[in-house]
Amino acid sequence: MSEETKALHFIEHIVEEDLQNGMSKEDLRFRFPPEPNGYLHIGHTKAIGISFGLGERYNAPVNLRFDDTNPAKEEQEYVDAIKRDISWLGYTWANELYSSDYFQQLYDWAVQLIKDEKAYVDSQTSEAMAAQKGTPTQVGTNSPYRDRSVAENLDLFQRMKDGEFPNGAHILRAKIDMEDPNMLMRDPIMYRVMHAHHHRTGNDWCIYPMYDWTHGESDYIEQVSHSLCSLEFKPHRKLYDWFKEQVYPLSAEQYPLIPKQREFARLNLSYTIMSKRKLLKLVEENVVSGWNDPRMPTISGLRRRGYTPNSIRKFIEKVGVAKRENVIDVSLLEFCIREDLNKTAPRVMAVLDPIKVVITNYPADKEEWFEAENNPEDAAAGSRKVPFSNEIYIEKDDFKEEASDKFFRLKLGGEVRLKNAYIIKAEEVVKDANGNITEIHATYTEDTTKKVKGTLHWVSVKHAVQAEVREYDRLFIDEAPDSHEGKDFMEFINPNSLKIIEAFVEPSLAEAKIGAQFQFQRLGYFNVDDDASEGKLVFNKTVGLRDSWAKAKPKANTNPNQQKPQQQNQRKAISVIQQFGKKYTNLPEEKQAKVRAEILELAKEVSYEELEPLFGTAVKKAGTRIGAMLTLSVLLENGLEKNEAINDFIEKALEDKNELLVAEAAKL
RNA sequence: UGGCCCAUGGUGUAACUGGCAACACGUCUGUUUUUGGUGCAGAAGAGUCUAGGUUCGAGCCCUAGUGGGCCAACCA
Repeated sequence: MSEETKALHFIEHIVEEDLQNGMSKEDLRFRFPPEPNGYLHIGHTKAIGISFGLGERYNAPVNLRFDDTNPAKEEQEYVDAIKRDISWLGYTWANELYSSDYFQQLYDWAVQLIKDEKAYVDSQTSEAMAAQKGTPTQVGTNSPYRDRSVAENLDLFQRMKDGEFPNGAHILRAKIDMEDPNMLMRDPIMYRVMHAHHHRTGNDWCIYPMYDWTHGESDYIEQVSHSLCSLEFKPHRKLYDWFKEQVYPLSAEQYPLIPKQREFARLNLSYTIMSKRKLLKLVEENVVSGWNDPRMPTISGLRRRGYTPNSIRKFIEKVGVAKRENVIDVSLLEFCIREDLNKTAPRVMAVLDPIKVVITNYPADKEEWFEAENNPEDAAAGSRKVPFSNEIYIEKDDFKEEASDKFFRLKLGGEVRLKNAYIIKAEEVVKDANGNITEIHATYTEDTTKKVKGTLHWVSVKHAVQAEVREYDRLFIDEAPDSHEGKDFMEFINPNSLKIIEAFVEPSLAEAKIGAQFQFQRLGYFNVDDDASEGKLVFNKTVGLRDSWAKAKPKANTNPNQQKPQQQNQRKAISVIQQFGKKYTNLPEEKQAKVRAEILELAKEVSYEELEPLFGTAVKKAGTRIGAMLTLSVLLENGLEKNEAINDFIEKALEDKNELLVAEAAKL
């Protein structure tokens, strides 16, 4: 019952504070403001979760407002997709609104600003204006049109609206301060001439307001109390506040509340990209089959892949809210979906990479139907019947002619339990001319009470149903594909992100409906893809089960100089190195040299197995990577051979922005 | 040659100024199990970027430094 009182995040603290300072709870109002120029992705779910979450927490309305001020990029298709995705996540908006609804009000206010000499029409080229704007480190200069008379400005603006001018001929600018250190305050553009068809207002307008002017005033009109957005809008806050100060005296009675903008760090997920522009490129260049390709980080892609609303909301909750740049590990997302599906997905048997087993002492014409539990986590899930016969498929991986005792599966002379059925013993193998195993011959016993180490899933050959299974791998081979200067994210596309398999599944699946979710026992969670049709089953692999055997395996091979871990009370060299590394880049030069020497000394006690995990250190932690690099140099000196992981690590380091890291890497 | 924001285990987030820096993921043990899954029990892993300062006492406040991010679209 007692939901452990979750700590408030900083935005909730701000709201609490405002409430304590006299703001009425009834005045709380939030909004989610997508631009309908693409599909929503997992990054958006954080913003959605924050604003709608606040709405749920305080029982306050949350508007869905489409920020549709650029007709060149926006489409109805995206509006529909966005609404579908938010609803699917389980959120309900108070009002469906559009910035374009406020075009007239915005225009009226703009006219007033001109009259108050707070806005003017500029008639220069965009190049000229860009030049006058200065740079972040250099102030700007005034436009020659800055002091046009009110009458002239009014006339020009009216004619802009009337469509007398071509695109780009004039713009309306706020008159603020060309020397402000914040570039957004250097007479920002409020309106541009754009002869374009708008998805809602049609051809009514040929001037369109810019983001800063529109967004803040839309918040104001809607009387949004807290306008929450991502960090890159922090510099916009000054402008956001300036515009409101100008407009407030004009409408204080109608709109008494002044919204407050606050910013949080956006969500980044390892091995993927979050830019709508870049996702669009994947779609347009057919790298994926569409916005809802199961490999896409879009909400619709995740949905098709088999992610549930529950799992995504849980994920967002776990990720937290702060102002620090972050990269969330995909393993957290995977944890959330496994946790959800573990409780709900019916268990079934499917063999993805089959090898045939003939049970020689089981009559060829006999078949039995065994009772199989649907979900051990859910007693109410009931059971179903599974057919057994003398020929079954098992996974190729589940058989070895010879293997150590650690291999719990089937080996020659060994016994294994068939899930829901008998225990079998492998007697011999049949091989083809090339020595490949084509068949395993086994015998069974009816005594199922026996203790055997392993249990395998299987499918009766005679009863098996064929199905297409689509197995996915990450779309990019790099942890942060769009963060490499001078390298396009497209270079990091994983060519093997989709694997299509012809699998055999148990007959109970023959009628499975689109969207239905299952656990293929011992393999993972799968759902029926939209492409499935009468007589053609298609499954997506949502996520695999945790697999400690797969993890244990590689270790068995790379065990040459397995050092006994030192005394418990003595800290491991690798962890000391990690600690040094963390601070390395911030140390004064001489101290750095000292630490470097210590690391090199400590490195002698480090084994490669200990070091390798550090290769995955976050890109931004240059110091830790330097520590790892130094350690690596010692290992290499002592005869360690370079492998793929090592080369990758070095190569990545060479491209880094940190000169120290590059220098150390260059020595290898 | 500017302004703004940020800095806590591998990752992400907590921590009312004061008892050994908490939680989740990940990692590792053990255990249960007709899923090498789940569950259960447990462990390792940071002393909070650096240097000063304020204070009886500082991740928390101040100053400076270092490192990272953002800002020069008629995009949002």
